[in-house]
Amino acid sequence: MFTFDQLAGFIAVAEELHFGRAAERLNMTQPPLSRQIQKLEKAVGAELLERDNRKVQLTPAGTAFLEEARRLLALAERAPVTARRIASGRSGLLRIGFTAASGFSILGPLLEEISAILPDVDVDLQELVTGEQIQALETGELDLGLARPPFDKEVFDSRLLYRESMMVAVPAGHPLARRGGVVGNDDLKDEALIMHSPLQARYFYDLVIRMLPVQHGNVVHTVSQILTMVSLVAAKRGVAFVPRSATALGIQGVEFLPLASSHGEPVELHAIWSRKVSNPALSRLLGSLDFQLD
Amino acid sequence: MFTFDQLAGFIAVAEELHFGRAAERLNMTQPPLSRQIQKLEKAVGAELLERDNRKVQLTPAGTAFLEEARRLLALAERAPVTARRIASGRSGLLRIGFTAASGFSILGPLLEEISAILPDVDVDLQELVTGEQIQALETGELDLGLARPPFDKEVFDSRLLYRESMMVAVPAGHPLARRGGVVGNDDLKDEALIMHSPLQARYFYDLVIRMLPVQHGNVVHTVSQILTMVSLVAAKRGVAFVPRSATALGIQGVEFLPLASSHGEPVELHAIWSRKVSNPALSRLLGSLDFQLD
DNA sequence: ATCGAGTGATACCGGAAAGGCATCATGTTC
DNA sequence: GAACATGATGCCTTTCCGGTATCACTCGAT
Repeated sequence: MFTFDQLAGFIAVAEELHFGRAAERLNMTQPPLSRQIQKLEKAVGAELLERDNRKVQLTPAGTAFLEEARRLLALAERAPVTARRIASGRSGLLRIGFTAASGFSILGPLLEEISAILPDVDVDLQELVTGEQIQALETGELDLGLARPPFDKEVFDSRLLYRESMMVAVPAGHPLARRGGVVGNDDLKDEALIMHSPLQARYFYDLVIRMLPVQHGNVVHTVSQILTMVSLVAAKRGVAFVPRSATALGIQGVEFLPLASSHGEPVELHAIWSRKVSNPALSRLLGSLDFQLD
Repeated sequence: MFTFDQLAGFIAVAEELHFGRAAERLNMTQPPLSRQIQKLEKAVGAELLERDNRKVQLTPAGTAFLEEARRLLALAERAPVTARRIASGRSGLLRIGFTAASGFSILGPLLEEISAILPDVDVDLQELVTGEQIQALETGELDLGLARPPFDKEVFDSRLLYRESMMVAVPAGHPLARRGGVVGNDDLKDEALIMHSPLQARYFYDLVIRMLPVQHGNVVHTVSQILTMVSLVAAKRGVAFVPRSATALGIQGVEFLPLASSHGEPVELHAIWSRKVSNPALSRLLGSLDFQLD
């Protein structure tokens, strides 16, 4: 196999058609250049230059090989550059998971900020519930998750993106909506409830249980996705507790009512990533991302 | 700059994810392979592999660089093959010049034979008069010419492709055509003649002058191309002398009449090439071409 | 015809680099 | 905790590479 130096030497001679000048251009003397070319020709198995003790000429094979040599060198020079870009995080791929609800609030501004900070980074998006995101982060299928607690603080690092309040979603024209104002605990004790799944949507389930005494007899559906929940409310199957960001869904036939303000803003959304970060683009993002979104 | 060995080493390690096995595959021991990779990483300016004393893993930069490395090696392996193909004449480019008249006779079969003998050789074609071909052959712009004498036998080698007779082209419905039979010298002494240029088409000019006494007063046009000549005949400007192969032109409104057979077949077409052949494809063609065409 | 200039090839030498062997450092497993 | 596995390092030998000096050949001028 030939070497890159031999290729560079050949290109120089092919362009100068003169060993001496080519050697000068390469900052070397003429004799080793002659040997380089000889070795290259031996390695290639064809005469590339016709030397005539008076002038140098490219053979047809040499003409063709010159092109290939140029492509080889160009590729060899470009390859490390792209590798470094990826290593530095200026280029590469970022795989981000997000929950349906976060898709309507923070995802848009986040993506905008990413493309401003890392314009050459491709972003893969997947809508996944929190549990699936945790799993994907563990196996390395995701780089960053937009999800809710709980998760293992040993394995994952995180940053709180924002908090929001819970609201009650009721069908349009529902008596509570007509009455207006804040919804209290008593207002719901006779309502049909659409509840979160304690397995798939553990976070919301615990949150709601903690906030008010749920009459288990009132639960008519158990679902894991906010979107499903709101759809069922629109179908007048009952009322449901959803984060404020769900109001952005814009589904017809649903109204959102505030809960008593004593509950504060209990719904958290976190950016979560594995502590053993291997993706340089993620490191760079975390370093320069302004998390004061909202 | 890195070396091809380093690239091959990196590819082997990236595929095996194990220095020992990779070294074995490369018929070397593990320590120099480790150093190869270190040097490669230094040359690239980025960590390509993550070594963990227990397992080896590709970094994102490494993943990207692996692709480039594969492309580089593939290109490096293919380049000499194509160079050798061209050097041996099995591939390459053949630039052939031809006269308009030969384009209608021998060019087709010739190209067919070339593509049978040298299927991977590209053929460039240029229609040129003999003089232009000679010039292009001298400067190396053409590899092979299909042309007529005279040319310098010192500089050019040649082979006679075929001889053909001269014919007289007359407008359709011309008295000579109606009469039929052979055209003799006397038949033309009152006809308007379209003659060959003594400069551009010296060969035909000399030929016609030698064959019969031309009344210079009868010459109404002097042209250098057979096609122009036949077009002028179709326009009833006069009669002209053309090689038999011009009958293949298929131009409406022209009839071709034989000359007295005593003149034989005086029109020669030669394949001409420079004696200092530098194009391997041409050497190969000349070696195996069957010139018994027509 | 001869001599000198120009050009690529060859001979030889010294230093740098590469590969092999032995060994180390570290992490895993039983 | 002892044995094993794996990649890194130290050291030695050989190979390779580039530089200087010189040769071989051609062409042009005198």
